[in-house]
Amino acid sequence: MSSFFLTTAIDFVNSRPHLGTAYEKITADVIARYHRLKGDDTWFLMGNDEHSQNVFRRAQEQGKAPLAYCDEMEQVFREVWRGLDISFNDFIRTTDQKRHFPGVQTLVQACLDNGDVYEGTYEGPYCVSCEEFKPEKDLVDGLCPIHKTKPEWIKERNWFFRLSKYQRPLLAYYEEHPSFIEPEVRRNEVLRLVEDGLVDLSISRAGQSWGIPLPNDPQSVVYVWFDALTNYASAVGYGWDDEQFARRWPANLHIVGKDITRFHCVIWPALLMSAGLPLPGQVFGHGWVFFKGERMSKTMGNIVDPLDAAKRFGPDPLRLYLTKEVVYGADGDFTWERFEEKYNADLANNLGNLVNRVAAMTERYRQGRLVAGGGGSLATLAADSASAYRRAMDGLALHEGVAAAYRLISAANEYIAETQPWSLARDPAHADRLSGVLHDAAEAVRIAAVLLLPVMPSSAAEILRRMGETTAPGDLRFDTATAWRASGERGILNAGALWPRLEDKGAITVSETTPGTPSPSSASSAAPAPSAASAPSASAPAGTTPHPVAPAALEQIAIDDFMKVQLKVARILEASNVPKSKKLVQLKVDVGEAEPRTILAGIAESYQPEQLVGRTIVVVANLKPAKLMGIESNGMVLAASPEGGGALLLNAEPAVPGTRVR
RNA sequence: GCCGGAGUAGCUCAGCCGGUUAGAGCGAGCGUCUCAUAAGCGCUAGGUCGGCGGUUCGAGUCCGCCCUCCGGCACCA
Repeated sequence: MSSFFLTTAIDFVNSRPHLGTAYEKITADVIARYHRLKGDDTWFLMGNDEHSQNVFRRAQEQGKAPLAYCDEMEQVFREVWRGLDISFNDFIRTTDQKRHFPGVQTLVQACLDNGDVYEGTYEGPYCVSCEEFKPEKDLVDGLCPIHKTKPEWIKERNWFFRLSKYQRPLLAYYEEHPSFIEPEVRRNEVLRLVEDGLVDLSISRAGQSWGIPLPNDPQSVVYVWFDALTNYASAVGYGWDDEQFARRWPANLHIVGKDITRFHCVIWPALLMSAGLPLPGQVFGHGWVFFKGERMSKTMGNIVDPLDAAKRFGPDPLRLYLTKEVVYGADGDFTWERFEEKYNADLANNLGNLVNRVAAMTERYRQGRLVAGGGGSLATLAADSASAYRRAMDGLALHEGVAAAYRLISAANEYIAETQPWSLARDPAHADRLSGVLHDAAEAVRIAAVLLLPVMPSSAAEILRRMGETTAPGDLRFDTATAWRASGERGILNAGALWPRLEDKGAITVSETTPGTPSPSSASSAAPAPSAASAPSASAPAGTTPHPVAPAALEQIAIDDFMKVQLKVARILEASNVPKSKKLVQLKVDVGEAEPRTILAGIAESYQPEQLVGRTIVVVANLKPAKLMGIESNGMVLAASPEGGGALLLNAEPAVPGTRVR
């Protein structure tokens, strides 16, 4: 029996999971369940990333101790995962002192022992505004590229990892293991990044308490990315259970978002190399699921709560949608309209109705008992589907795997139309033929259900039950379960609609939060949800989950602090795009001074220069000048910057330019 | 600007190493059966395969240039 160890990224706990996060866990869960079905000794790890300053701040805002806050959030996350039927074997938290702390400290020590960690008495340029050391190569004319200020020459004690040393070993590794990074887009990106050269990385933060102390310098804590990456190893025993670690490590697959593939493809393997540990088999960078074509974000107010989508019929329709409709590795889109459309087509009309008609005819014509007959054309098709499915799933083409299962479902519907069991039933002479036809249809449905088991665990299990499968779903093994059964007797259960058809648009739409888009009533004419037996997880109390309350207490400043910032009314006299810049617009503004000022603003993606001339805006007048793209900017315009990008200028009532704003 | 990816029927996408009338699913229209959740099945949809040029007996399929979109980097006082 081969073993398979897969992980997902661990999540920051500063807000509850949204559909995008759920997407990652659902697809990983499909993979995990598929491997269990194949009989692999599967270990599926998930967890929470808690040693982040964001998390620390979030806890403070809510007036809670960080750890207590993380405890609460763990429950929130676990509840969502439960509601989605995520079958993780283990859940690691980075605040786990028994498992994670020793893992991290052992890894630091191993890198230290190998001479790859050195103390950063390295006199480095440190940008106070960034609160970050600036690598020499990032400096522009000796200034911080972001703040255009002269970095301070600081000797703050800091520990660095010799990432630069691993450029060649990493490139060699990618060369030897072409599938280490998938899909190819991500691989290209990472190759390019590493070829450009790697800079040593600080792995410690001094003067912080929220984190894991360095073994060699307990006054400092391990930097959060080092801390987080180590979870994959610490969870399976690294640093505290050598036997388990030897058995499970290395991971076969890290499932991560495309935004963090680089951490997993560069830093993580370099750390492992340094520590002399085997490298994971593959890092897969999945895409994002957008909502109506837009990135989900809190500021956009278009977050979809995964449990909302699982509310009416359990998690399976959502799980099917996300695996079947999104090409795995590419970005996808979720809309309620599309979700309902696919629900009706794939579940109500196709699979659900198929199960129903087979069961109903068997009950009516054969009192629910079927004896295996001759076997027909469907058997070959079932075998083809199963092997196509397997090929797709092994290559992580989840969408193709599901498509293969659906080809079998369609074939079964066609088969019934061709053979017309209802006609056969009218003539007693065709009794044997009728038995054979019903059996073959049921057998095809059974095999399709086996293929769908990883995607829709509870629904597929229910279908198997109705098709007379006597083996418990968890005990089924791919090869034997997908083999055509040409002998034996089985009882078929006719138990009503699995997925009632949705007649009204918006029937399962719930609590859409997009501003300006009133959510349609969730009332509908559709029949009630299926029985608890068919979808045990459907009973998750989705609607009752307490949402963390919005922020209240931000860090407060004194009025004096605010007065240091000189805000002034300004009128835009000229505006032009900055050559070679995607975001910058060059402005000439009247701030009530003798000469107009030149100010650069990163709003080119939101405004055409023509739209800007004549506007009255607010600028920061006493900001140190900075040079951007070779042009000096003397101030800063105020604009709202939504998380998803773009900028919205703050317009002022036309006051005299130069008027103080406060 | 540099690097990478993509642009094929209303929508989501297949089309490998170039070769008969460019495909699938969904949606839509029409027809049909009646076991079934007004579901199923069949037929239809006639799309300059982003644009221009080139290689070739022959190009979505190779080459060059251009346009658009997405992502990464730069940049976002």
